[in-house]
Amino acid sequence: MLKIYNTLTQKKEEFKSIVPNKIGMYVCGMTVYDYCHMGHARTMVAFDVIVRYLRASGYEVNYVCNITDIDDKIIHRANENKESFEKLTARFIEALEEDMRALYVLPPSWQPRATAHIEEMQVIINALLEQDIAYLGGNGDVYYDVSTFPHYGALSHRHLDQLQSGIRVEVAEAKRNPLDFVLWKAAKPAEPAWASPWGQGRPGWHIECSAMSMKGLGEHFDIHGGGFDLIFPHHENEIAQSEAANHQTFANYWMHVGFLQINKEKMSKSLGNFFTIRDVLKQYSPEVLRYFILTSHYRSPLNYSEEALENAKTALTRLYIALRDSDCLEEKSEGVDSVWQKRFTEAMDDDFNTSEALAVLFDLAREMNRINVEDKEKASELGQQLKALANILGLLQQPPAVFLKEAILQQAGLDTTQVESLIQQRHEARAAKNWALADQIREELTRLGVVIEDNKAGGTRWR
RNA sequence: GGCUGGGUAGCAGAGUGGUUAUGCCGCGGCCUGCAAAGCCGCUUACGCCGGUUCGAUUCCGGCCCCAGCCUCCA
Repeated sequence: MLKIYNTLTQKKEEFKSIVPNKIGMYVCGMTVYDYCHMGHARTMVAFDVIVRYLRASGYEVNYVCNITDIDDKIIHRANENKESFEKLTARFIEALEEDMRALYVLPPSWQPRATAHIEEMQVIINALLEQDIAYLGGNGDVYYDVSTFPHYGALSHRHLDQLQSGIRVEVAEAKRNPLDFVLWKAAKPAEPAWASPWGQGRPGWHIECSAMSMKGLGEHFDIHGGGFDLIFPHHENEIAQSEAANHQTFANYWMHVGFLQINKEKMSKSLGNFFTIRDVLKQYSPEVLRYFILTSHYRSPLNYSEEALENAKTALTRLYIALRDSDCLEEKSEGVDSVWQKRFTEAMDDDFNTSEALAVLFDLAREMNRINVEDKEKASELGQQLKALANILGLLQQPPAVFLKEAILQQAGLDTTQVESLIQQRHEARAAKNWALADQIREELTRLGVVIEDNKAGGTRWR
């Protein structure tokens, strides 16, 4: 039985979908004015694994993840660069997709962009205005009147009065209440703008997610997710808008991914302490990043460090080494009822406990290594199970040789033949019992980053 | 100040009212010409103070500390 922690109720709840065997899921994606950093990677990988697991559990998942391609930061950055905002966002959308592909993040079922749904947003704003839930500020902006929504603060577990006292921003005079948020922003001269009943302008941030989730998933859907920092005010505002407009519950389960930290601080653009995905990929293979992200539970903070990535690399290597001896070439996925499968499922059913699930993979790998000598066939069978389970996490899908060797060759600027020729020389030295020479060659290989493993039969392999 | 999370062995990171997490590192053994890989075994835990209990790291209360949110942020 699948349990999901719901931010709204602050409890793990048994998951029940609105329509049997189908899930509608919305995740707030990126604002595209810069390259994605590792924090973004964490969120996207986390939800990717969640979707993969839900699908593996038999659900048909309609996964919508938006792209915010118009907002203040985009306009600002485009101005800085002296380019159009369209050009800017097109470039970073491409980069985003490249990064996601690299990390084996499966594309969402639908990836809507804000600028393509201005009309849908206006429809909602209009409905809110008609009900006097929204109002026109004197400056041409349209605001949402937070005081009209009785459940405001339910998701972030705050009350309106608490929020008021905590206000530390200058209040826009056009607002009735400092907590009111903008639905439609009047355009300043030379800003990108769309026509509307309230004049030229652009949508506020929150309204886009209401409009696009409604379009893709309907007025009421199963799961809504995002990073922890979106709980307030973004998701709170989405709920207020959507429920006021549709007169019904917006999303049933609210899921939030914890922060990636660096030196115990949140990694973020505002703090300037971030690493972009592409930077990190220069040093570590995408699968290592993915593994690193999955070592901790999605709701816990995860500390980024070089050491942690090195650790991830070694750990993944262990799994691939277990796999390299078994010819687990596809097929034979009948081991469905195995104890491994059961343990894995139990772990994932418990609010997607990936660290526990990884522990199962390691136990499985050990078992493989143990029986590999005496029962190769059985070991291969286990290998298939290992691969199949790992696939749900988006891991271990490369041929072991590729994972184990490619990075080394690239880093050393070598090709296979060069390595093999050295190994052949060492082989000859060993055959002549010239250990000194053999060791000297091995040292040279070590210097290149190549690890040598001799086996009993007299063969040698490397990684 | 209010509201969320969290404090587990050298590090990372799960979990549990009494019995092995897991990975990395370290130590011993097997294997090896020596290594590496693998296997077997071992060492180092549950922030502090009370309470409940036959028994608490696990439940309850208090305290201390850390992170996050209350402004844009995944």
